[in-house]
Amino acid sequence: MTPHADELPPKIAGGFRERVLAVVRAIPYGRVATYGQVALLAGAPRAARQVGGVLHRSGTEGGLPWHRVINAAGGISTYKVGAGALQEALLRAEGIEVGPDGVELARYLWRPEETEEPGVG
DNA sequence: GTTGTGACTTTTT
DNA sequence: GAAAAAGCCACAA
Repeated sequence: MTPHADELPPKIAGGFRERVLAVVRAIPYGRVATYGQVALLAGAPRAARQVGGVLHRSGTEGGLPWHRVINAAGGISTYKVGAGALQEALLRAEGIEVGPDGVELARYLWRPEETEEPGVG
């Protein structure tokens, strides 16, 4: 019985993990999203940490664009788990500029309600 | 059922 | 402006 389960969109079933995976997969090419944003879209605006945990457990496989997820500062937090170099390379492979301070959110941050193209500004 | 932890975020000093 | 601490949620043991 989940009398509170209907609060979330039925389009995405399962637990918090599946919603996170669904949101991450919704990130368009050449765009990045923060953990907080993914968590927010997943229905848990305070579960940003868990977003990383879900992706970590999910692994670097599965066709999941996990590399498009970064922290609120636009930096890569995966260096702690040894995936920083990989993520940085994947981001550059999508045309995203990765500077010494990370990625420029003002330019590459994904807007779920807009279809704006990156690099246009 | 309880305890501990983390690929974070925000607030305070 | 930079650094430190607390808060927060979900999952694993």
